[in-house]
Amino acid sequence: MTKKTKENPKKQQVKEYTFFEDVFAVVIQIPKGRVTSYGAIANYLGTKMSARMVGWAMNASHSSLQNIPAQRVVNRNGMLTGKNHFATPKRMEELLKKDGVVIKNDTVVDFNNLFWNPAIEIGF
DNA sequence: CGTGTGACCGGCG
DNA sequence: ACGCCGGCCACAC
Repeated sequence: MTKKTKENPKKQQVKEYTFFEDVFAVVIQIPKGRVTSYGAIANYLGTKMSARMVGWAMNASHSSLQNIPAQRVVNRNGMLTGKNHFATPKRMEELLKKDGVVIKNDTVVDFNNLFWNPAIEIGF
């Protein structure tokens, strides 16, 4: 991944915003059966306050040529808030179940234990 | 070019 | 415990 996102004080002509690629790169690396949160990714990218941008980036994930496991990204409560943005609302839950993640009432069971922190796992 | 909005988060009453 | 509000950044209108 590119790691060039944190320094951008004056929105220079850095148009090739690597934000998407960075987010995608992180999401892709989420191990099967694990989940993470928007905030964690944002934090890893250095913009922890801008967790919204991560969500926005995910919204564009369908445009990516790669297969982005967006289902493994949930909010801080472990709730599948973005399910409505999938092909069908059930798709996200289904994919997660296929990963071995148990979903109950649109929320990841044992989310705390399945949580995958990129800042730690990748940064190691 | 101003305003509104979002798959969020943290703080405060 | 619950709900509201501000902040953040990029994009659509």
